[in-house]
Order: sequence, then C-alpha cells, then structure tokens
Amino acid sequence: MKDIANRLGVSLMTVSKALRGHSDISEATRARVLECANELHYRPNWVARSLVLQRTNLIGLVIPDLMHSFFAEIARGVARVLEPHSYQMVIFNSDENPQTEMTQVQMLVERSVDGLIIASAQSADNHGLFTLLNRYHTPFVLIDREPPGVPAHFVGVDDDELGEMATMHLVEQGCRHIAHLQGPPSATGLGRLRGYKRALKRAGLGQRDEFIVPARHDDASGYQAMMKLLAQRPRPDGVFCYNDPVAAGAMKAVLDSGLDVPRDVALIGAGNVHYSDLMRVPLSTIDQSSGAIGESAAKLLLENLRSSGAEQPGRILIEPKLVVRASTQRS
Amino acid sequence: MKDIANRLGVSLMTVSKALRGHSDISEATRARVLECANELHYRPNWVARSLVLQRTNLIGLVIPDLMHSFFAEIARGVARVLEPHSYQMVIFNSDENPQTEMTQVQMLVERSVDGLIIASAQSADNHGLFTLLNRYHTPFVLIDREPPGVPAHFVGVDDDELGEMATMHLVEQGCRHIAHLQGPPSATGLGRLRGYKRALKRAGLGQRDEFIVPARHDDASGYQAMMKLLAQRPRPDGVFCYNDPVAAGAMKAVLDSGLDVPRDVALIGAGNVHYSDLMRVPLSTIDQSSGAIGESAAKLLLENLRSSGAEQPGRILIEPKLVVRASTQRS
DNA sequence: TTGAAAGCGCTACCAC
DNA sequence: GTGGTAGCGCTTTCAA
Repeated sequence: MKDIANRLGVSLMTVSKALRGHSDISEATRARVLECANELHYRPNWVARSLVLQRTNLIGLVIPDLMHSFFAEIARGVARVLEPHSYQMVIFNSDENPQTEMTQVQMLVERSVDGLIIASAQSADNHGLFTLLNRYHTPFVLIDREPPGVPAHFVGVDDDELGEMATMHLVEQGCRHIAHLQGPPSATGLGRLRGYKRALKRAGLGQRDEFIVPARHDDASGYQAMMKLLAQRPRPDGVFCYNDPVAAGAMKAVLDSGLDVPRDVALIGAGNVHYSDLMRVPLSTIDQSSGAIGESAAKLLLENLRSSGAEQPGRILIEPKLVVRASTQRS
Repeated sequence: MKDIANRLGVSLMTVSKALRGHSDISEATRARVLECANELHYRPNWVARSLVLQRTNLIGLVIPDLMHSFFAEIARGVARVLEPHSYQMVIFNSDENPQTEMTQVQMLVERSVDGLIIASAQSADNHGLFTLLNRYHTPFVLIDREPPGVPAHFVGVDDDELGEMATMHLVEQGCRHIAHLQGPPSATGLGRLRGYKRALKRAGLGQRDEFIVPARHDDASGYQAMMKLLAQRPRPDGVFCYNDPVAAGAMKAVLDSGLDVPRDVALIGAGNVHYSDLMRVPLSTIDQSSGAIGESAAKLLLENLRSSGAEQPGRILIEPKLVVRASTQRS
C-alpha cells in the first residue's frame, strides 16, 4: 500500500480510501490507484484491518463431530448464508468433549471472531460454557442442543417432540417392546429420552428400565449397546436410536446376530444423514433439516451483529419430519 | 493488559514479558502479574499479536467436499497433529469448484495464515492456482490430488496404482466386462482412469470406450452414470467407481434396477469411507488411510514452517490397500 | 530486573 | 478532493 502511494506520488491515505471506494476520491486517481494495485498484486492485510476495525469478519462454528454428516451439512448451510455477506467461517470440532469445546470457544474469542455458532457438547447441567461466554461480548447462537435455563439464541428442533414422533411411529408399526439407545446426557439426548417415555405412556405401553441402554453418538457405541439389548428377554422388537450413526451401528449388530430388520427388530434413527438411504436396510429416521438449521443460525447471528445484539433471544424451532424407509416397515 | 499494569503499578512491558514467561522477570512480580491477569480474566488478543509477530499460528485447509467423510477424516488428522503445536486450523470447502477454491486460497493468504494444506479441485491442466500460490511466501502442502509438473510438497496415494489395484481385483473375481465411472478431470480422476486402462491391458481384456462413463464425485452423479451404463449391451459385470460416494450411488442404481450386487454387477470404490461397511451391500474399496494423509501433511507443513521452507519438495506416497467386502465377492 | 520508544499495516477523524 | 495525526494491542530493541 505504501508502495502504491510512492509509485503514484500520492499519499498513503488517498490510496487507502481509493481502494475501499471511499466517498469522494476523484475518479481519475481512483482508477490509477486500482490499476497500480492490480499490477503490484496488492492484497489487503486483514490482520491489520481487523485490529483497527475491531472486527474480523470471521465467525466461529463449534460442532461436536465433523464426521457426522448432520453437522457437515449444517456447516454448509452456515457457509452458504455467510458468504454473500463476506463473512468467513472457522470450524472447530470438539469431538463431543466439553473441555475441548470450552478451550475452542476460548481460542475463537481470543482470535476476535465477530460471532459464534455452537452445537454444544456440554452436559445439560453444566453452565460453565455460558459463564465463559457471558464474560465476553461476542454474540453467539446455539444450535441443535438447547441447554435448559440459559437465555440464548437457539435454532434446532424440539427434541421431546422428535423422540415422541419416532417412538410413536414404532408403536404404529405394531412394535410392543420398544427400546431406546440413549445418547450423551446433552439437552438433545435428554429431550429425546423424554419424548420416548412420553410416547410409551401415551400408547399405554409399560416402560422397562432395562430397555433404555446408554450409547454415545457414534456407530461403534450403537453396535455395542444394541448387542447388550439383544441379549435381553423379552427381546425388543423396535428400537428408537439417538441418531442415525447409532442406528447404523445398531443395524449392524442386529444383522450380525442373524436377525432381520425390520421383521425381528425395527429401527429408527434421527438426523436423516445423507447415506441413511444407502444402508443395508434403508433407515427410517426423523429429518431435522440440517441445512436449514445452519442457514437460520447464520441469519440470526448476522442480524445480531448488525443490531449489536441487544435484543432478546430469538428461538427458532424447526419441525421434525418423519422419513419412513424400510427399517420400520413391517407390514 | 494495560489494566494489569496500572493496577500493579508496573509498566506495560513488565506485564507483557511476565505473561509470556520471558527470560528474566523476578519470580515475585511474575506471580503477581499472573494472579492479577487471572482475576481480570485477561486473554491475549491474537489479532494484535499476529500483526506484530507476522505470524498467526493458523493454517488453512482447503478441501473439495466436507460431506465426503474421506476429507472429514483428513481434517481430523490435520487437527490432531496441529493441536499440540498450538496451531489452529481454518477449513474451507471449495465444493469441487476451482474458482471458489482460488478465492478461498486468496482469502486465507489475506488472513495471513502461516501455511496451507490443499486438496485441489483444479483440473489437471490448470496451473492458475499455483501461479497464485507462488506469488506469496505462504508454504503449502498438496494432498490427495497431485497436479502434474508442479513442484510442490505432496501427500497422497499413487492413483495409477490405486486404479490398477481396484480393476485387477475385479478381474480376479472373474469379471470380464469391466467398466469405470470416471471422476472429475483432476489429477486423481485421471490417474485412476490410467490405472484402470493399464489393468485391462495387463489382463488382456479389450477396452471399450462406452464403458468409461463420466461421473462427478458424489453419489447423485454415480447413480445417473450407472443408469447409463446399465442400459448398454453387453452389460458390464464389474465396475470400478471413482470413489465410495459414486459407488454408493451406483449401487443404488443397480439395486433399483432389480439386479444383484455382486452377482450381476460387482462394484468397487475408493476411499474406504466410514459407512462403506454399513451399506446395502458392504462395499469393497481401496483404503487410502485418510487420517494418515492428514497427519503426514500437517507434519510436513510444520517442518516447513520451522525451516522457513527453503528445502526441496517432500513427497509422501501412502500405500493403497485393498479392502474386500461383499460387493465384489462372487464366489 | 525494569521501562521507554518505535512500529506491525491499516483506518477514523479532522484539517487543509 | 487530499493528506496528516493518532492509535488499534501487542512485541522487539535498546537504554536505564
């Protein structure tokens, strides 16, 4: 930039303004500056710009599992909205580890990102992340996992309803011994569990504690949990799995045990990940519109950035949608 | 930081040095500074630090498709290596679009990332990206896709060998009409095609141009391409697919057409993505050790950052490994 | 062992 | 229209 000024015999200021199309700089000099900048392959230094502007045009996205295509789709949704506003996205993968997550949020804040979008891995009763977040002025939007009792912007589905919907579907398919592979103790995991219980009650089916088996969020844990479940008598004839990866693992377990899906055991997941349709037995699931979640969250955050975020929390609930495939069709 | 200085009645410098454990600051003041910093929840401002240090401790990762778990695993590998060196990773998703990719590289450079890892979406004959890259001093490592004739650090597999290995496996399974669903015209796509042709020659099988059908990189394109292939006579009895997503789409096409995998058509992919094992018919594939690619690339880049990158290009080839599952077992 | 000065590359605010 | 001055938050260099 200094080079350009020297070469053209104008001041550094003129160059700075010309480059940004600032109010009134004569067309002539503006053109000369731009041309010269091109020749010299001038590129603005965002670090310096950010320092003085107190604004990086960066937003941070913290998600628990990049390998889960549900979150990858969210990331795409976010990027899609941000791009035209010339914001960029920094992704962190917390690996479902609350401690890692806090460190990453910390780092993002130190990097002065303008805003945060977080799918939190915190267990439902831990508010550490939020006391951290509240120390800084960085606006943030929570997605997918809504911690109870924390006033914050949120975009996601109603997990209670999701759990109920999935479980009711199994009921309607004639299942009478319905089990649940439970996810992590996040808001999401607990909500889905509540929905499961509520559906059982509504259907007048008894609830058995042994039919609630803890898994984690991935297919490996789904496999193990399902194996435990299959060892029980009576054997469940329908299982609502925390999410699609867990359901995928569970399906493998059922098939490996020489049983049939859905005849012996019907399976339903949640998330409608991209490959659900391509599995051994195409997986019934609850769609959460992952792309839409990302987009809405990004929009909400951008609004907040503009209005300096003083208004009250927005809350966007996306309707869960049942997607019926072979894994639950017992007729 | 200024606050700390005031509160303690020492100079700003003392604080700066104390915080970083600089050579000699009396233990006493150091302790006082650290304690006070804690109380005030002081956090360093990386933007400012980066500006003066001319170093951001950020590395940029540009990949063509986050939804493809092959790349998601690479990202994890990179993060795993970077983390202990307190480097952080900025991910961009180029969506297989060369133009987008160049823009993203540009942005990353403007953000002064210390290094780049790129799985390029450029077609094999386009060197635009590299003239761009060479303008700046930012060290970079290419992964997965090696453009011919460009001296650069590279980590990936030998795609010619991969293609040959996959195709030979089909030959050994008794396939005689072997087709190829071709990927994008990137170095990877072309290499795999070459390997396919070479294997046919080695096996003494004739090569039919109609058996080479262009797809892209995703399952949707695999589905379409496979449908075209199935309309042909003779119908192929074995297909080497550019990658696993394409193979997944192809599998859907075959099954939707009422044919059997592998009896009527054997299928093999490449990448060994995480869910290959969970598909309708578990998919045979060529493993590329995605995690290892990410790790090696990150290590190579870090070495370069330390040595200010003046040495000659490193080239790390990872052995492709055949993974046989049901989709090719015809015995 | 501590502190003052200068500057990283850029922009806002005011004079000319 | 154009240009100087000051400063963003931090670090390196050198003097006290």
